[in-house]
Amino acid sequence: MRKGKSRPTISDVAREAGVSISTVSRVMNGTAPVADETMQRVLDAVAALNYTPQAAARTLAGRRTQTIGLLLPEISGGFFVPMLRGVEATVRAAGYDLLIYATAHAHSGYEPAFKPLGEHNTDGLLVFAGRLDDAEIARLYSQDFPLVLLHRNPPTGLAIPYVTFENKAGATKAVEHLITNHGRSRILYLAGPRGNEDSAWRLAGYRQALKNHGLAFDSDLVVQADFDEACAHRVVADLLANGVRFDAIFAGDDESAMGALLALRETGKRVPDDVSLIGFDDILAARHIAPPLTTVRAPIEQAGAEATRQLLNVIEGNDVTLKTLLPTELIVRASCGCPHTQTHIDNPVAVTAIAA
Amino acid sequence: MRKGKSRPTISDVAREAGVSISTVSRVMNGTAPVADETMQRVLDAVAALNYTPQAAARTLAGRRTQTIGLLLPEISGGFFVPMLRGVEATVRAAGYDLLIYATAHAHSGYEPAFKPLGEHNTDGLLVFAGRLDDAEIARLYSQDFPLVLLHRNPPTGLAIPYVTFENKAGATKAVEHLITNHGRSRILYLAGPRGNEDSAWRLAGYRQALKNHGLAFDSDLVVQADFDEACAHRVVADLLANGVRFDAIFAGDDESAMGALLALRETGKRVPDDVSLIGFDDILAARHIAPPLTTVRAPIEQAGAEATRQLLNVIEGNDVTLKTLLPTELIVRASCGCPHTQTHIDNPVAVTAIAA
DNA sequence: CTGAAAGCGCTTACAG
DNA sequence: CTGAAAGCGCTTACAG
Repeated sequence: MRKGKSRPTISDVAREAGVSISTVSRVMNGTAPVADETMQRVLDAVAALNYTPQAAARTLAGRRTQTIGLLLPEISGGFFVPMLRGVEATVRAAGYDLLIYATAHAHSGYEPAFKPLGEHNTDGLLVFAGRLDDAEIARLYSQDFPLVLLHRNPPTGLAIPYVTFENKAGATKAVEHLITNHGRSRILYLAGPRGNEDSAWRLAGYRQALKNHGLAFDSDLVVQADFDEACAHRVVADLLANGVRFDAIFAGDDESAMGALLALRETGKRVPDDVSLIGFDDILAARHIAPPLTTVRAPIEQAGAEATRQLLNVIEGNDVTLKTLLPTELIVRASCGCPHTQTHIDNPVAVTAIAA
Repeated sequence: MRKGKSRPTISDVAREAGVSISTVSRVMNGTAPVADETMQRVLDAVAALNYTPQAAARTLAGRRTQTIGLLLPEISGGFFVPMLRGVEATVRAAGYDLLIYATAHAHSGYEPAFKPLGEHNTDGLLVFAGRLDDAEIARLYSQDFPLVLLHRNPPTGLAIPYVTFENKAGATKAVEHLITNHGRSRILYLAGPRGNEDSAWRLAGYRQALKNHGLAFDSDLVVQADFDEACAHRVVADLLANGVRFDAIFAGDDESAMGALLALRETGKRVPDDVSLIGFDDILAARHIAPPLTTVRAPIEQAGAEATRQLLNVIEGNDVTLKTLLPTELIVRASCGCPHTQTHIDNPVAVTAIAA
C-alpha cells in the first residue's frame, strides 16, 4: 500500500457497478447469494479497476487475519528448510498467509518494540521448540489463542497440540545396528543443545539399545555438540586429542555428524573402518558426503505440514490431534560400515526392521 | 486474533490510564511529546492489561502495513536459504514484518483467490527472478508501488532497483582456471533454467574465457541442467552414454555440480583426474562432498540483505542504488585438480586473481 | 501537552 | 436478492 495513485476501494467498485458495497463484499467473498446479472456487473467493475480488497480492512472488520505465524530460532541448514517448506505449502493451500520470524539475530542489538508475532497479527502460531517461554505459551493458551508446538511438549496441564518425531525408536534402531551389525561397543553420542527434547529422546533410545544388548552406559561417551557442525567438529577433535576411545559415533543430527566426520578425518581416523558413524535426520547432504552417511530419516517436511494442519484445525474449530509422533527409519549407507554401492539419488536403502 | 476473552483495545488502556486514546497512541508510537507523569500512567496501564496494538487497525489508520513481501519460486536447496535469511534479518532489523510466498506448489491445484502478495498487504515487494511477469511488474511500478528485483533486470524503461552477482567475471575466472592451471580445453557448461539471467551471464563468462585463450566455442558442450541436481545427473549421464568427450565441467551452480559428480562416478570417471569440475555459489555442501568442490563463491545472503535494504530505501523515500552487482570469487578446493589438504571448516582458500 | 472527532476500507447483522 | 448503517481499533489533523 502507501504511495501510488490511491488504489481503488470497495466504494469505487460499487459505484462503477451501480450496487452497494454490501453487494460487492458478497461477491468478493461468496458470502451470500447474488443475482447472476448483478454478480457479473460487479465482476466487470472489479476487473476494470483491477481491484484487490485491502487485507487490513478485511481483518479489522472480519476479526480474522487469515495469517499464520511461524516462530523459528533460525533459518538455516538441512533442518529448517524442509520444515519451512512444509509449513508454507500447507498454509497457502488453506488460503492463509504466512508470517515468519526467525531469531538468529536475537542478540544483534535489535529489540522489537512489540512482540513480533502474536494475537495482534495472526490467527494462530506455530512455535518451534524453545522459541517461546512457558509463561508466554501459558498466557496465549489462557486467551484461547491457537497454538501448535513443534518438537517440544506443552507445559504441563496445557492441552496444546504438538508434533515431533519418533526419536527414541529411531535412535534405538541406529545404535542397535551399530552393535549388532558392526560389533561396536564404545559408542559416542553427540547431544543437541541443552534442553532440546529431540536430543533427550534420542539419548533415551541410545541407552535403550545399550541396555538391550547388555552394554554399560558410560556418561563420558555423551558429549554436547549442539546439533551444530562446527561445534561437533571441535568437540570430537578434543575428545580425540584427549585420547578418549570409541569405535562409533551416533550423532544427534546430521550436521553434527558432518562435523564429527571432519574431525575424524583430520586425525587420520578412517570412517567406517576405525569409527562407524550414524547421523539423524537424513538431510540432503547426507547422501553426498564421503562416505555416504547412514542416518535415521526424519520426515521433517511432513512435520511442518502436519503441525500446520493441526493449527488450522484449532483455528477453524475442527477436531485436533494433541500428540503427533512421526515415524523415523534407518537409512543404511556406508558410514556405518555397510557395503554401499548405491549412488543413485532417489533410492536410499531403507531398513525398517533390524535383523537380530 | 479471534477467539479469546476479547483482547484489550486502545480504549481500555485509555480508560485504565485516565487519558484519551490519542495520548495512548502517542506514547505507543512516540509520535508526539507526552508529559512524563502521563506517559508513566499509560505505560502502567499497557503493562497491566498486557496490551499490544492490533496490526490491522494500525495499518488501516496509518496507511502502511509495515510489512515486506518476498516472492520466491521455492524454498529449498543451498541457494534460497541464505537468501531468505539475509532478507529476514534485514527486514526485522528495520522493524518490518516479512510475508513470504513460495510457489513450488503452483501447479498443485491450488489457485489463490487474490494475488497472494501485493499492494493490499505489503508496503513493498522483493521479487525473485521470474516470479512475476513483466506486465504485473509494470503495473505495480506504474502505481509507484515499491519493488526490488533479485537476479533479474527490470523490464526495459522501468527504473526498478535490482541486485545480482558479478556472474560473468566469476565464470571467466573459473573457466580460465580450468584452462590455465589444469590444461583443460573441452569444457562442458551446465546451464540453468531457460531464461535465467544468472546462467546467461555465466555462459557469457565461459565464452569470454575460451576466447581469451583462443579456444573455439562448441555449442555441443552447452547443455541445460536447470540448476538442479537430478537434472544434471541425468543430462551428464546421457552425454557420457552418447560418447560426448570433455575433460572438464563448469556447472552453472553447485547443485548441478553435485548431480554431475554422481553421474561421473557412476560411469567410472574420476574427478578430478579424468574430468575437472567447478561449480558456482559455494553452498554449504560444496566443501563436504568428495572431492571438495572448487566453486565460485556468490554472496547469496548479502544479496538478500542488500535487496531488502534497497527496498526499504524505496519505501522510505531515501536514495536508491538502481543496480547492485555483488562480487564473486573463485574458491579453489580439489575437484578442479588442485591439491587440497584443507579440511577445516572456516578457511577455504580464496583465489581472487588468477596467476597467468 | 492533551482531547474530540473524522476517517482508514472493509464485514455483518438487520430490514426489507 | 439487496441496501443502509454500525462498527472493527487504530492514527492524525485540528483545536485548544
